[in-house]
Amino acid sequence: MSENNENRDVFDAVADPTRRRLIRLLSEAEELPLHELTPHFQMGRTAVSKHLTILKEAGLVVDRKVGRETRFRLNASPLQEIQDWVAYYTQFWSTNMLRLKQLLEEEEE
Amino acid sequence: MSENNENRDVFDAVADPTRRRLIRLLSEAEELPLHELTPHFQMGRTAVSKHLTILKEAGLVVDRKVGRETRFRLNASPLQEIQDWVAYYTQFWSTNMLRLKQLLEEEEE
DNA sequence: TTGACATGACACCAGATGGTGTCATACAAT
DNA sequence: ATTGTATGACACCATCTGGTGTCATGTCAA
Repeated sequence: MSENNENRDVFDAVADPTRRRLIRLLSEAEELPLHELTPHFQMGRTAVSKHLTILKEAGLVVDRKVGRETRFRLNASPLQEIQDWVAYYTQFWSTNMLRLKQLLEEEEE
Repeated sequence: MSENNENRDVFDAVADPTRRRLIRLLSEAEELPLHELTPHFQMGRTAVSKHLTILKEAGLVVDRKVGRETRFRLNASPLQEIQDWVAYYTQFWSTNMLRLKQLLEEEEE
């Protein structure tokens, strides 16, 4: 099974607020065509379509044609990369972890 | 005169691979001046400095002047926003959660 | 068949982004 | 006092980004 699309960075795909709203909208519905997504935004249809293309390139969205419309569906699994990345840094804001870290550093001395 | 530009979106600040490397480097050291960060990258000092400015605008980095150098320190807590955001979507890739979701949907019918 | 609808593919544009180089200044070292 | 270092502040530039509008094609409905 090959993901035939381009290799867009997930962090990059998610950096745009419009695209995060698209992800949210798609998470709340099984499948949505472009013309049902567009009215949620102030921009035109073309702009929304471009954002969906970027999400597709990051593997965050899959589409299938049904009649004259193209329905978009969320594929959240690429977000794991972000979760893994951010999980590493929890130690730097969790106070418990900070205390543990300090203890470890004291032991090393 | 000194306007504080804390308006920068954390998702945006983190979208750039260079800035993610900066965050990683700063997480591995207490405090680092610009001239110790720069040699880790292929770009010039000015470019690295710009990236640090963006991280500062997102609140991810704090700096303090020590002699003629400016030392940068990681402040990871704004990353909580990303963790909170991505946590919502774990239900869409966890297979257990997917199964639970299907059961709930069946009950609704 | 005709006409409205949904979409993709473009061309186009302003502003943001991510680099460069240069210069002035503050501090350190000798 | 002089020289070298670290930095910030710019000016500058190419490319990317996020929007626009238009047109052609395929599909549904009357």
